[in-house]
Amino acid sequence: MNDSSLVKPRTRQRVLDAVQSLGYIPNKTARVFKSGRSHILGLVISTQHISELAFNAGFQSRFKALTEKAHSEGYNILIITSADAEGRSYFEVIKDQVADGFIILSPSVNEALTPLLEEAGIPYVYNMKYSNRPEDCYYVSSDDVEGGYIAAKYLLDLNHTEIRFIVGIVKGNFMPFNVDRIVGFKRALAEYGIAFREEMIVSVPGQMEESYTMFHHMFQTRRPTALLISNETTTVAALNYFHDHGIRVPQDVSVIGFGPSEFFRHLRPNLTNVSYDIAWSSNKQVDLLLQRIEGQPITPERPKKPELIIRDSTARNVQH
Amino acid sequence: MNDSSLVKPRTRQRVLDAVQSLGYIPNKTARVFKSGRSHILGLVISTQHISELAFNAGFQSRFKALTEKAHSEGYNILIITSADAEGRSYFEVIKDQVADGFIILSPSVNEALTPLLEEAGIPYVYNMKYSNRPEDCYYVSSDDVEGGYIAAKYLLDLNHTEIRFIVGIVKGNFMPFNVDRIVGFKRALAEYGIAFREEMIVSVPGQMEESYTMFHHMFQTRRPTALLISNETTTVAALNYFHDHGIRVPQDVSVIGFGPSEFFRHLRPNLTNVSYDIAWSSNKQVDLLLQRIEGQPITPERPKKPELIIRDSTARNVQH
DNA sequence: CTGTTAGCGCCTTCAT
DNA sequence: ATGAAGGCGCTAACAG
Repeated sequence: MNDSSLVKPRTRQRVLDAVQSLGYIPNKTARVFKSGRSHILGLVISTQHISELAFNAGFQSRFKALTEKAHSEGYNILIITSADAEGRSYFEVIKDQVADGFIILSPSVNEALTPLLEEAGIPYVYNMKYSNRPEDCYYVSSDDVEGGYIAAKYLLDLNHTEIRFIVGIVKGNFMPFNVDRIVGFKRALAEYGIAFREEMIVSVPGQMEESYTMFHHMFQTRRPTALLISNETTTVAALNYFHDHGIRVPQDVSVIGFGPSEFFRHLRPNLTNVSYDIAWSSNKQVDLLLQRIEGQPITPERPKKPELIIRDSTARNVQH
Repeated sequence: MNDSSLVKPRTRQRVLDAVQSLGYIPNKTARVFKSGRSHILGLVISTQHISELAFNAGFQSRFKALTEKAHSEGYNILIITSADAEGRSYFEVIKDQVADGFIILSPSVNEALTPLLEEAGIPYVYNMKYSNRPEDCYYVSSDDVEGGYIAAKYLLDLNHTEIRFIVGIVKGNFMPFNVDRIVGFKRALAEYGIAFREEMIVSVPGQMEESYTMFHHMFQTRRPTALLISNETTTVAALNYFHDHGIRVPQDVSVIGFGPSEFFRHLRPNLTNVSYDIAWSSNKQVDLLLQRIEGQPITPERPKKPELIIRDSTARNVQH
């Protein structure tokens, strides 16, 4: 049945006929047990990923790319969401899964997860740099410093100085990629001789309602002329707020989003955005994970540079 | 280790201590093999589901609801996409998965799938009625006749007669739920004494670009005064087309969407829509599947009635 | 209450 | 080229 070359064709046929007539289906579970390979890749995501799926275009693209890549390598994706609330740590959840390795996207993993996985010999890849130790190369991330930099630089070139950088927070903390984007943002400011002020960074939970309310407050008081928004849902909330209150984009305020270009192209107005090659990094991530699963030596890869896609939501600042 | 009541506490503690000091992790694969239960539910979706994830709010909600329900029952979701193109049928793919049962959402399953699954004793649930035999109760669907009816009735009450019903097609065929919605649509027309014309039904592949182009053609020629749109991506395409061409909603055209109310609430304008209780049907679907897995008797359930959520995209027809 | 054993279904190895 | 046997790690059944 497994196409062994040690079997005579007519014997094989006899076996295949028997399979047919008996309706025999090999027991996949036993095969997995025996071979030690499930051909399943666990995708570890937060409950937030799921509950804010609707406008979370970054996660959507990642999910699509990972699924397609896994499929092309003969693997399937198993969705794993920890409910931290239940008191089980991600490690507890992960070690109970039948998967050959894990892709960990959750921003809320505990520091302690890495050593536990290492000790247990469970292959994994992160998509964020949770550690600064150079030997931890088990992640594929993006060049977020550059992303923050090019976005800010473009706004500064357009003569904007009252810029706000809206970043999502999880449990009161910036995500690592937002920390990097802020570094790039500050670097651009410095190059243009603009002093950084704390109020330029505005943090908000990524949900639609909270974001909408936040913009309401922001535009009641001192109006910025330009916005960088690190989160797609928050970007939609901003556009909706502007629509509802007659604030014109880009005439009254310029907006730059971060995330998949495709998504922003289907918003109105067409949004200028910083675009990361999520398909590329997802492919790399799966490659890296498969290398670990097969015990091959790891070939770390430099992140690709993000790209600024200029569309209709940004204009030269003519105020004052 | 498995909390057997036959073990003395201090013996248990000795075992647990040994587990701790040895770093022993039970082999999940062997457990699955031995117990015959993987606690995995396979979610069978089409490649189209994945590639059009971005604005496919119905699939998103279903995915969310299924994942959460499965999780609450101690199961995880395994994503299964067949690539029909590769020449493997869904059955070939399904029988090779380690899952206790399958939730089949794909609209493109082959007629022959059901008997194959039955014969192989593989538990499954559909979310569409693929057959009209009353004994096939292995599906949970929605009352789509009613959905089409209430939407059309509302437009007729608003004095619209030039209505177009836009339905997605897969491989040139209407999906079963669209067939039902059209039945409801026609019923409403008949009640109001309006003759049904073939041109009232417009079919289009569900992608953004195709839909946009279709609306372009439609509004170049004879403009309808009201639109029913069965597909979320197509709805977004319509709104974008109207935005780009200065067609006002609802002043120039009324629009009703089908799908999750939340999603339509975040569009601009706020969309009137027919809302199905996807969380409810997803829960029922998992319940039904778990009943089948555990060999319990099946308790079929009537679908819940959809609801018309009236918002800002529909207005009385004052033309002529 | 504790320790031992058989067997789940497959695949690989070895003997014929 | 074919047939027979052992063992993967776990758990349920049984013996002590």
